Amino acid sequence: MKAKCCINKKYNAELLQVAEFLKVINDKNRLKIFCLLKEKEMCVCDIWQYLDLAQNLVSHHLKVLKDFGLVSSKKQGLKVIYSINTKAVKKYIKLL
Amino acid sequence: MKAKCCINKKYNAELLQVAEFLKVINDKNRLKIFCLLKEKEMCVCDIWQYLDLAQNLVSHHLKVLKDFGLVSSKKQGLKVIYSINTKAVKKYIKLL
DNA sequence: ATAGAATATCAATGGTGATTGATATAGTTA
DNA sequence: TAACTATATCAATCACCATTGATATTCTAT
Repeated sequence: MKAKCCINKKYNAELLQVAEFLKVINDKNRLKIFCLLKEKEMCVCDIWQYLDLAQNLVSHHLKVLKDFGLVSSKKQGLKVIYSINTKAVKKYIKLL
Repeated sequence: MKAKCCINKKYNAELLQVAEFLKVINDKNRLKIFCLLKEKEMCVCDIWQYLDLAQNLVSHHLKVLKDFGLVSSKKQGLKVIYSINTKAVKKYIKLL
């Protein structure tokens, strides 16, 4: 048999990438954050108050998402505005 | 703001379903199993030998996937043949 | 400079889930 | 029936990770 996922190294590497991607977004709170950011970019304070989550928890989730390249951030005075990195998300969805 | 994911109950339920789906398939070995089954239906013995995984581990992963409705199985003598439940998979991908 | 607000980091905890070894069950063959 | 093969279950372990509370950092305004 010629199952690409087991023989082809490139395919295997992509599979690992997809697994990592799925691990990063498999949490309901992270999905909710995505849902909010899909509507418009937001600061941490908006997100945690809207989702009724602890501030540090939201901050942590955003850090994970950002480290993985799924969201971007920019400073605006005291606030940090997060937005979805559409290109990266589409890339992983396509791989999946 | 009118973020569907937080206000709309139906949307919220779908979000939880998606999260569960992602938890079920976020493992590299499960993705590999999917990859194999995508090529053709297979018995447990084929899968674990091909992926070089323990038999009981593969059996366990398949049980989780089956419980979630992502794969189906049929008995053929001693063997149990597993195949992908394409319809269910497409449903979740669409939700995502 | 000092107080306050927004965000990030740190340490600890609790729960979940993949993996493993041993064993049980079901079906086949001699 | 007995031996063998394929699969499933069970108990235990290990690692990972979301969550929490406390605290640090960064920036603004007075």
